[in-house]
Amino acid sequence: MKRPAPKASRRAQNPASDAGPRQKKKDQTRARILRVALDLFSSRGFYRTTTRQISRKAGIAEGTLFNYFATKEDLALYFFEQELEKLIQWFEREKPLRKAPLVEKLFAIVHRHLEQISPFEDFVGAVYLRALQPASKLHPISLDSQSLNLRYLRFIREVLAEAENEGEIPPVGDLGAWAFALFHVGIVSFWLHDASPGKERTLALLDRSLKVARTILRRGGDWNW
Amino acid sequence: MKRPAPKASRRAQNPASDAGPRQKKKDQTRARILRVALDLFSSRGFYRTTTRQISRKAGIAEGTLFNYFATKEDLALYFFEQELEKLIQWFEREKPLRKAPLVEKLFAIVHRHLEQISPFEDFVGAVYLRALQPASKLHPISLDSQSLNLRYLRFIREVLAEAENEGEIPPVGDLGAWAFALFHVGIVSFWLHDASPGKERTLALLDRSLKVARTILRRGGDWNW
DNA sequence: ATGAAATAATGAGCATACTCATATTTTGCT
DNA sequence: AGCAAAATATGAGTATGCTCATTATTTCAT
Repeated sequence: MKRPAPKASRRAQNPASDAGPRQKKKDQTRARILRVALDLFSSRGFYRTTTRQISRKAGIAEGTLFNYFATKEDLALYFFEQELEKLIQWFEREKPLRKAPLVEKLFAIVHRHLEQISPFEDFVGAVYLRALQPASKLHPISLDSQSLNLRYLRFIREVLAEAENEGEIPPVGDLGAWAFALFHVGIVSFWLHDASPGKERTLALLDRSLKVARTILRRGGDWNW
Repeated sequence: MKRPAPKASRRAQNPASDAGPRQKKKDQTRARILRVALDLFSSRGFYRTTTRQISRKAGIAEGTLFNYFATKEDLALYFFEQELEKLIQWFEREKPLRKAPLVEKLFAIVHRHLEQISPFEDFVGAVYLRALQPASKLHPISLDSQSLNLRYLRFIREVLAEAENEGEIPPVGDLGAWAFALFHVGIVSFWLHDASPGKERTLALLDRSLKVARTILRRGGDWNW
């Protein structure tokens, strides 16, 4: 159904120079498309942005767009990839957090994520939750090693593993990471609906949920996860 | 964006007879569309079924279809309404379950649900998980009182409340119901990906998860949910 | 430099969900 | 029955995501 977007098919004869002029131009075009698309998505919303508008504003033909991205949805996915990357990098830079209890870390991650995506609320609403659909590259339990979610799951796994190793929590393993991912999606979903000023209800929910998690996780002992 | 599907607009002058010949015909057409659509969805999948095919097989014009259902997705939603209704009715009929511990009830509900929808796996994969999207009538925290989810949430709430009243679990309230709904969606999502024979991995996950839930819920005490 | 081969860009065209002005049927009243 | 109004059905038309045969550009060996 989908044509794979062609990627970095550099010639075998020229492995030395990492970016020939052709590749460079392609990279520029790709970046331009991405920029324009995100612009339109966040100002007009995902559904009301047409691929024609995107290609027009990016100065390319309609067909060219699909040489770079297989589907309109794919285009949106790159946005989330970027955001995830930012999130992870932020976390690794945030030294004070490293010493905090696990639950604080998790709260901070979700909170930061919401802050990051909040300028794009409409757009997120339209696309993000496709994450749970089987076909989506965003799916949390997708086995596709290229997938965005694997990246997310590994990240969370590591955060959890650290807490496990220090005996802060019982071993929760992959299932724990998966559960948290699901929780995270749930919070985003709630956030999208939250009409309270400053999204305070979401923050309250987040707070309460993590209190519950703290209670649950505090007990040592084997749980048979 | 969506035109509301016209509904039961019987004449004020004729409130006595509950189903005039006209209404009856409409009901029949509606039912026929639903039957044909479900048929096609489950045999050819959601995306590969066109609205033209549906209207053709139902013996109506293409436009007529949209007099009855505002969108193709809407058409699919009716399926889930039916399934939910079946699920609830099944539960209320299942006397032995009423005395079982809460966790067993919850396991049974999810398990039964999976059994029910399993003939329609492809179709479910394409549509069901839109539940989490804000615009969807299926959304768990939709405030639309007509919504399917409210029905589901009320159902779960009641099951939980019963256990609360008997002191089996601490008070978990709406948040508890919401959490379970999210869990349920997560399981369905997992199930859709599960390629193991007889979906045994899903069953194992379900089992483990509910064991964890049992451990967590067993402790009395105030939790500050 | 030159020609051929590889790569990329193009836009007319397609499929399909959905709209809407018009035509048809039904209803209620006399 | 006969008429006007209301309800319903119709299908040509529209918008848009995406395809693909064709054209244009770049690369590389000679």
